[in-house]
Amino acid sequence: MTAAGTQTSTRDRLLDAFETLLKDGGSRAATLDAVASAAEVSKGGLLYHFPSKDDLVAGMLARIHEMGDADVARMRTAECGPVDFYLQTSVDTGSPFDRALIAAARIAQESPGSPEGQRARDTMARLRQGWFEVLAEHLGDDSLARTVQLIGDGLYFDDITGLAHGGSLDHVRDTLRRLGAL
Amino acid sequence: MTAAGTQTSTRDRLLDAFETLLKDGGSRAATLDAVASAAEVSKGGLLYHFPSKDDLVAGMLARIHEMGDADVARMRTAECGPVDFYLQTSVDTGSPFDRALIAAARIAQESPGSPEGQRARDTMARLRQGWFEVLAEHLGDDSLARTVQLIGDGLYFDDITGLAHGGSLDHVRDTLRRLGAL
DNA sequence: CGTACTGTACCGGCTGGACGGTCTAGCATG
DNA sequence: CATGCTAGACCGTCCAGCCGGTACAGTACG
Repeated sequence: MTAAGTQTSTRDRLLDAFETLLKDGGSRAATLDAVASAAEVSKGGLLYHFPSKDDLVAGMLARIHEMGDADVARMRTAECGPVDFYLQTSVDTGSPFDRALIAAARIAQESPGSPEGQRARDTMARLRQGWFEVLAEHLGDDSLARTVQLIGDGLYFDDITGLAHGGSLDHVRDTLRRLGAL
Repeated sequence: MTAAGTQTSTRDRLLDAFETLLKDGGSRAATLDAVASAAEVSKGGLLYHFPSKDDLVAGMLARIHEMGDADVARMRTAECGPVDFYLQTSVDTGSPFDRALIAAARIAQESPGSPEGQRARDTMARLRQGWFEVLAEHLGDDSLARTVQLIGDGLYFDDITGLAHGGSLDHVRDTLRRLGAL
């Protein structure tokens, strides 16, 4: 039962390794051997904790849900306001949450028609819904909230596909400032 | 040499099938066997036209370059203006160009560290540059152009990952209309 | 205190299937 | 008969998942 207390457990190390491989090398690089090796665990050890690759994905998504709830809470009370917080965290800051999100996005696109891909997409949709609610509530305008969210998605997309966009965030801030003047 | 004249050639059918499989089933589903089968060609026939999978990718990217140049030209002279044209074509309209673009995005993310992934990313970067130039020229404002482009990327991302966004485009138009009033 | 048993965590060789790529044999048309 | 194109069996590699181990901690019992 491991009592849900021991941290940096083998289980978490495996999930970390899985996410990192997914992010840096794509889904093709995230083989069971590679994950086990990166987590300094044998393949048998990995399969003890996660009986199949699907279970590994499920474990990752479950962890994302937890982190997602915490992120929405932080967004709500962010000093710079929800919008800027949202945009800031839409570019890869190197945080575990970003890593997990990029990993989930890879899975979602890897198997568009499979159940595991569907679960990844459901997870992302749920997160987006949470962010949208905070955005809409704060801006008091659904159209604007949706647009801000799309900009965040764009920033994410550029990051994920590795398209450099240095300074894009400043451009967006500039534009939004003008919008806010209305 | 095929004289660059014969249309709906086996070659094009193979590329079409490759793109469709990439779009609908992800890169894992786009195996040589599956591509050949979908194009109603034998594996040997496929490998006659494209000696390796890399060549298949290269062929797809080359076709995208051609279509991209044509798209930029159409964008420049679009009746509804470059911005709306750009946003309209940022959601999957089901056109061959969109299909090809989604396919390229899949490749770009599949192998972040491989040469073929790099080429796909280069192709996308070049296309984005072309669109940006028209946008910036028309809007006369780099920040706004960059923001519009990010919105387009966001629309694309949502499409690619299969996150429904019914009416998002209208929200964006609404927001941009207000921005344009400045 | 020692022995036997149980459950948890982990190890790594193995297999069967899938996939990229090769090879050779055909077939149509000029 | 040659050339452009197609066919599909075949091969080597890679990978997910399986399975027979090892180590060790607890604990039950005499």
